[in-house]
Amino acid sequence: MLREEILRSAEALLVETGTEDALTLRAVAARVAVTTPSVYRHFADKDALVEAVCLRVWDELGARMSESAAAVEDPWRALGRCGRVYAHFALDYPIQYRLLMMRPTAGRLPTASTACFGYVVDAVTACTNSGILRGDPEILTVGLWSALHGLVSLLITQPDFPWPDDLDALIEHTVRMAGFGSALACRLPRDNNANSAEFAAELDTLADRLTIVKP
Amino acid sequence: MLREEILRSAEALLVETGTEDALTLRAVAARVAVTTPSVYRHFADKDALVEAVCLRVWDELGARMSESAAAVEDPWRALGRCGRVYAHFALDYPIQYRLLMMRPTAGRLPTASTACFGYVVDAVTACTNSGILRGDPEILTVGLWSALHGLVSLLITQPDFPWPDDLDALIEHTVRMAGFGSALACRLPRDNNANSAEFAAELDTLADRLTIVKP
DNA sequence: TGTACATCAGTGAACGCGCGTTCACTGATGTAC
DNA sequence: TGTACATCAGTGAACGCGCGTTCACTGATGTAC
Repeated sequence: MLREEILRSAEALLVETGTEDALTLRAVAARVAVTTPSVYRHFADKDALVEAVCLRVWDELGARMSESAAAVEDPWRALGRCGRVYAHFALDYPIQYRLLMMRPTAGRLPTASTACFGYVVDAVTACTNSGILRGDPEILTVGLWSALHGLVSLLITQPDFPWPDDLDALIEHTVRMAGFGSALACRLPRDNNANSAEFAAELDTLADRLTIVKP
Repeated sequence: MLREEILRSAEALLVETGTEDALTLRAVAARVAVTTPSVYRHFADKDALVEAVCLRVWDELGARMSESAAAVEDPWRALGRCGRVYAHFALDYPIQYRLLMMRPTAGRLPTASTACFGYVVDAVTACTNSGILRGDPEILTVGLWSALHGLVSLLITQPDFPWPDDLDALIEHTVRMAGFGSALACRLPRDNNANSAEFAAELDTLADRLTIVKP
């Protein structure tokens, strides 16, 4: 029960201060109105506390993604929804996201994070099964994940950058870029010698003929 | 002269220890074989030191990108080279990259980092001028940047993830995904009601006709 | 050429701080007889 | 029903540590007369 309170306070501290530096045992304990050593009754040490905080965040993210993906029939659309949910989750909980994805080192949280990754791999596999994507689902997933993670982590860590006003449009653009790019890249040969003007002209005529489903 | 030595030692410390936590005034001073307060003769405080270290890294990255982009005629290929150079720079200097791009807060380094961003915007603008890309170059740049930054920052911060062996292939896939995706996304309507099976079939027939230049 | 002086990079000792962690303890709770 | 006891969450005080930073200082260097 106190354990729950400690975890909630730790998250609240992150949110209120906006930095993980504020996540100290002393601050957490003070916030629960308890002495510092009490925390050790519930967590082996500071790392254990941080790990527990992360676990909750992963769980929440995983729940949102699988829930959102399950709500749509078409695998291509479902994949797009995964991406949007992911981005919005990150922007809704920037410090937690930072804690999850940008901490210095290694060897942690294999189960929870790979579960999340697994959801996306499943969504991608559904797309390779349906024929819209081709190739190794894991590599495709890494590409998609990179695009979305890159966008939100830039937004989070570079708040002073002159971002456009409409963040949703930026997310939308990134989702479309990643989706269309994956679908096209897996269909094109890796090397050739045409020039970019020819490519542009061909893409133009092709785009006219396409009837697209929004990813 | 000592200032130079301090900066070089700071970078060496980062590289050797693999973590920015090791970048303390005491450690830097000790490495130059000088007492700690001496550092204050050359840097106002610790932040100033860190900022100076970052500046050098930005300069190096900017030099590499503009140099590499200038070496190619075709704007589309030049853009692709920018992406590859960026990714390889990050993987060559992972801790420095982390220092540049993943530090908690704000209000820093406007000139150097926006110079780098500017190089890419220029490369993208060349592509919109040539017709291979369309739309706001800054938004296009953010998308491309997101994909590459996402990939390398995942590789750097999640070393324990079961990455595929061939990292170059992963970079290649991401560059292609981002490039093709940008080119296709800017040509397709944002909303429509076709389903993904139709989309897949059309992409297939269209891909057969395409003669592509590698981005 | 020789002396007096200003400059300033580097020194050595110390400061206060917040941190994670430890230790022996207290005091309420629930169970066994 | 009443007493003795074990359990264990939470306490209070203290530890050692490394950090950024400060201060008055020293001693070599170069310049002015």
